[in-house]
Amino acid sequence: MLVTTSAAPSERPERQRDAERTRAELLAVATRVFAEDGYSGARVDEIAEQTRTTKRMIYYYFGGKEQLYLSVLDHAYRGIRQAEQALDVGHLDPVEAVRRLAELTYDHHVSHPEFIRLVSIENIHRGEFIKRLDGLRTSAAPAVTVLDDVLARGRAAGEFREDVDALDVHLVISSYCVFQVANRHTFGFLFGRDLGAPENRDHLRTMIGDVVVGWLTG
Amino acid sequence: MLVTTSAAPSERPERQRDAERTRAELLAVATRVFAEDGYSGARVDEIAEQTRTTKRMIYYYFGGKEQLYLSVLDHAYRGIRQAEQALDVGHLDPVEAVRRLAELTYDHHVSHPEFIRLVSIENIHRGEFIKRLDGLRTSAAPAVTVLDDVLARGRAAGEFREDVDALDVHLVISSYCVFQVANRHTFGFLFGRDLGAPENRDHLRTMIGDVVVGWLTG
DNA sequence: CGACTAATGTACTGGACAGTACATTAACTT
DNA sequence: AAGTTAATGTACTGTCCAGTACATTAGTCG
Repeated sequence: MLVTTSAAPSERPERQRDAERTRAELLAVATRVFAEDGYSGARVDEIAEQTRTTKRMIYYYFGGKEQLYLSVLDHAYRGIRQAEQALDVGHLDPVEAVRRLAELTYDHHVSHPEFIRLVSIENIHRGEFIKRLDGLRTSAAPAVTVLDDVLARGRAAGEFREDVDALDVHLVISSYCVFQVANRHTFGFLFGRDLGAPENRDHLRTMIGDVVVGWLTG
Repeated sequence: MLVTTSAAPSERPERQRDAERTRAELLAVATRVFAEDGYSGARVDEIAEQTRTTKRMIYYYFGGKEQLYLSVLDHAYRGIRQAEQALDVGHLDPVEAVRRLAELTYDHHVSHPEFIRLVSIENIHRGEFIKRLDGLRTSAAPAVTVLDDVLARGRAAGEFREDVDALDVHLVISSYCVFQVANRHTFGFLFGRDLGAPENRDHLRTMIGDVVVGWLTG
């Protein structure tokens, strides 16, 4: 018997050692744990425990807790950028396009709470880590580019007010959608409305569309 | 000589020991440090260092780090509630009243970043601490009560849409204003617009007014 | 096969940090 | 003035935790 473990031999023979997989697994688990507990709250030992490897590997592949967190941040933001590039509202008329963008952003945020938590955590730390990720700064967020196009069309058609730019709209939409996830707990406790409850989704999604359209066409 | 220290005798003789002052000082410093570093990041020793007393007193007056943090949260929220009660827009017509409320909220948030940081921190912890402060839940936020009145007037005058309640409006305004402060760092880094810069204040303040009025009257 | 290196595991260390034991002093009471 | 208690200070402890020294094994290449 050459194969000792797996019953179903894969194309490449089952490896007991796989640098890429170990690295990727550490990154995935670290993302979860950092999002869960924050930077100070996260424990290197806890991250290691949830993988099939040991703490030693964090230092081998990343260098330390801090560099691991930096990798997590970088990876998370790149993932979001990629998702944003899939946004396509070119076929809709401007008013419907901004409504759709707002609603898609809402859905996207609601389904990626882990990312929002990382953003919050990073802001608690005054962005001291993200500022070191030069790679993220260079490329503007795709979401803003898309908005820019829609706004230009809307203004040209005389449907939108003129004193609002893409970043303004992005700010309003982001604020709303991030808040849904980031402040769910205090808001829910203080006002008795659970922003995460499925039965509130439709109302909350429609609302941001109404807000943006009402504002731009007001 | 009966008075050993002070040169200027006050009405009540200068006390070397003053429970109230010690407690208050600890609370004030703790508020700053917790807001600065988060719950896990804050150090009991650091808090004590910044007062004229010692760590020992934290345990004497509050019981421990956790109870100190609870007191900080409670105190901060009560302060905000009190500030909200000063809101008075009864003399304005509904449209101007909501605009004013939105802009006042903006100013208030921008000038209380420490509070916003505490809220963010609490949400990172999934509200596990604030949920234990029963006293906060009971009284609804004054801001919502005020909004409720203005909306009623606006709907009666046929100026506002009917499908929006006070909490909806509060959510939209809060989202925007909290985001300004809470996500300043990542937003500024990623999009190159500093939400905290004084030269952006007027634009950002006006914008939330426009958003809410446009939405409600759309 | 044997040598070499990349990858992994184990067991430990040094410092940080929340919390405490114990002593002491200031103010109040009678 | 003496006794009592509230308030405060000092010095310590036990634990947690990021990081590391050192050993070992798996895969690769000649």
